[in-house]
Amino acid sequence: MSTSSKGGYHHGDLRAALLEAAMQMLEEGEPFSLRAVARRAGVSPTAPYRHFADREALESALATEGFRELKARLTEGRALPASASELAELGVAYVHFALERPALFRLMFGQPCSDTHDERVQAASELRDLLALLLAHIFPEADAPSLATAAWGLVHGLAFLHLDGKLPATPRKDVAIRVRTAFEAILSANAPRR
Amino acid sequence: MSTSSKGGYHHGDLRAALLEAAMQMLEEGEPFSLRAVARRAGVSPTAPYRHFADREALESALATEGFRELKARLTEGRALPASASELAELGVAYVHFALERPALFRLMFGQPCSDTHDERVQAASELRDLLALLLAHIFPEADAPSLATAAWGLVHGLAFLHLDGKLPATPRKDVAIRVRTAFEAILSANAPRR
DNA sequence: TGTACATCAGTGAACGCGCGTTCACTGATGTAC
DNA sequence: TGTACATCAGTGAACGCGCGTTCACTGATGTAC
Repeated sequence: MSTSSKGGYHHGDLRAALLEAAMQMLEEGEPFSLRAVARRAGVSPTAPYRHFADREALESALATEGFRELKARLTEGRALPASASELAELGVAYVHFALERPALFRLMFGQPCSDTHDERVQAASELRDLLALLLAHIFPEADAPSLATAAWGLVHGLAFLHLDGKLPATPRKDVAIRVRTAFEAILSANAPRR
Repeated sequence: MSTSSKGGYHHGDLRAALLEAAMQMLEEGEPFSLRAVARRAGVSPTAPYRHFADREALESALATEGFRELKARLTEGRALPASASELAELGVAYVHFALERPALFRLMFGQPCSDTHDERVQAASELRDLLALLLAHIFPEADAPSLATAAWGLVHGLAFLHLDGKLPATPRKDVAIRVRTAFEAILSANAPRR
């Protein structure tokens, strides 16, 4: 225990325990509230205030963690993508992340970043930077930032449309196919001009 | 007044008045609740129950209305798009809709369609059908449904990323440019293969 | 090494809030004779 | 045309709920001498 800041406190490392409890609740689809998190962590309703200024602070910490995990998901155990189809697999991974952790994904993206320049904003823009880097690697000739925005938009939109059930229902396995197909379709849409 | 169902009731046409009040509140960024809507419509907190089974029913009616308006926005006063760049303009219109009516847009897409086959689901799938039709018109040779999914994903993702402030801040006017650029970038991304 | 003290993580009672929803009701409208 | 009645849109009081947050507190830990 107590991977983080200090050692053997009153209660171990409550900050980490709260984040973990909150993460679990998000994953289980439980409605999220400061009180509920405290309850699950086995601690009084006011204890979290020792570690988070308010509800929003906890939420931001979770979102930050989410961005880090998503970024890790897109990089760990992978070589840099070298082709459009490897890029599509990254898109699949992005959408899978959203579908596996819907509440976290909604929390990360569901509301405007508070304009205060906190670590949450930082984590989000690191994700963006990663995408730009990947795209520049595959399409060295292209306008990488624009392409990165487009690619992010594409996978992000597909993720949300799936999450919200706005596309015809599909068994989970076939989501990957749909994402790949969308990538292919859009990348070859100007074929007529060939 | 009383465009809808009946004529001169007790209170005119409360159903329509409630929807209108709710729509106004969404547009003003007010938090949305049955009670608040009733309050704004100048009616007791329980009056809405004459017209909507519960809070969710009102919400669904709003979402349905939203889908219809979005669809209208993409069709009215336009010829069918004939080129990729005209398609991009539709994308711009989609994103503008989201930015102009953020709360409505979030309400339309923010949560899973209840699996019950109601008019809300219907309205959403009509939007999807429209997109497929437009895409088939521009790219007759392509796999139109896949392309439509891809294009929807793209604009939907761009809309949400803007809405959530996940892209570098941009004056409203330049959003259109960014959307167009994204379209161009992704449609010509396979250029290296030329 | 032992005592006195400061720190500060966690407690527990309490606050005021707006919410969704129920219930029995009231009173205007429309209809049958 | 006039009366008796059914309908049903809207009322108003009340319910129980979980929430975020405050406050003065307690009691274990770490530190100075």
